[in-house]
Amino acid sequence: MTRLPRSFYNRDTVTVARELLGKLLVHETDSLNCVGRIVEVEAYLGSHDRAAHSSKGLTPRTRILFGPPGYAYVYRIYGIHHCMNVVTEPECIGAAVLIRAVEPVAGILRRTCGPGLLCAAMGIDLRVNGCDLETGPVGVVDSGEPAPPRVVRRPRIGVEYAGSWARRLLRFYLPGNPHVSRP
DNA sequence: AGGATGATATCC
DNA sequence: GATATCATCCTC
Repeated sequence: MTRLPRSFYNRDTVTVARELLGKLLVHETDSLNCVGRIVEVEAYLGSHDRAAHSSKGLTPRTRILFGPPGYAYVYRIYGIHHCMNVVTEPECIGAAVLIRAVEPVAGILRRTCGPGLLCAAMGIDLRVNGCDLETGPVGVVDSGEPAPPRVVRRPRIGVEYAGSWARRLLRFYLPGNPHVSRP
């Protein structure tokens, strides 16, 4: 199982988001080996995107977001959950793709239909923030399956505060997949 | 509709 | 130092 290379992430964020659908998110450590098929994602385009954390500028929290592509950006949300992102596009853009849902493939015992749930089910937390997706404990591998014949585009979830950016169709999911958080 | 629960940004 | 706000999920 070979990881997707950094060049995969160093492209237009919408393209990366769509191509992540059907690929495999992996978390591999000494004590666990989880694999989930990505079925739902959201694109956050950069510091000009008012729904993106990077729109607040460079802060300690967004340091990873503004770094080079191909790294994990993980943050704690609502004090309880974690969200897993992959950084895209060249350094300083502040773009990323949020992994919103996966379909369990191996080593997953709990529900994975939502960004907080999938992180809990796959043991993803702040410890992997900033990890290199090519060589670190978390990464993405090609499933070998063909590109999905159809992808659904919807507005992103939970970003109503972002004005016109809230209406942009930047959420993508595989139609009919039972693990999608909000079909 | 509302609570859990803590980091973060943004004020004083 | 205080406070408002979360890229959520669960229960009522």
